[in-house]
Amino acid sequence: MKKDKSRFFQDVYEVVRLIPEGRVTSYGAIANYLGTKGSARMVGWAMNNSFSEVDSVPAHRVVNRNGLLTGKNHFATPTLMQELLEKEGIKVKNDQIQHFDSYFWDPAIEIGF
DNA sequence: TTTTTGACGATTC
DNA sequence: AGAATCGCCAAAA
Repeated sequence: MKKDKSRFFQDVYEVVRLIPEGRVTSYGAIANYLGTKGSARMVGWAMNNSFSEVDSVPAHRVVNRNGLLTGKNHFATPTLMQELLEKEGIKVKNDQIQHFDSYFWDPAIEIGF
């Protein structure tokens, strides 16, 4: 294979793309799944680059560990993220996901293998 | 190559 | 309990 250098971003895109609808995860959870739990911020950075990716990365399903739509400001519109989440059946109140713990989708657990 | 940043997280004050 | 600060890590300038 050729491109095996910075697969970090690619890995992030892949994991985020695997997030089922109606489910959300946190940056730290993804980073943890990648093995670099300390690089939760990098996941967010990858999201920023995700807009340049050809693949549509459902970044709206990725929120911080508090279930807060911290990255909404980086979307086309700061309301787009909440709109998408609500469209998938996720209740968002004041940029805060309701029942976040119930919607939480951890790749390390759901995928695990 | 060095410095800065950055959509987080946990800890400390 | 809320706010501020430090720590991690990797990419972009």
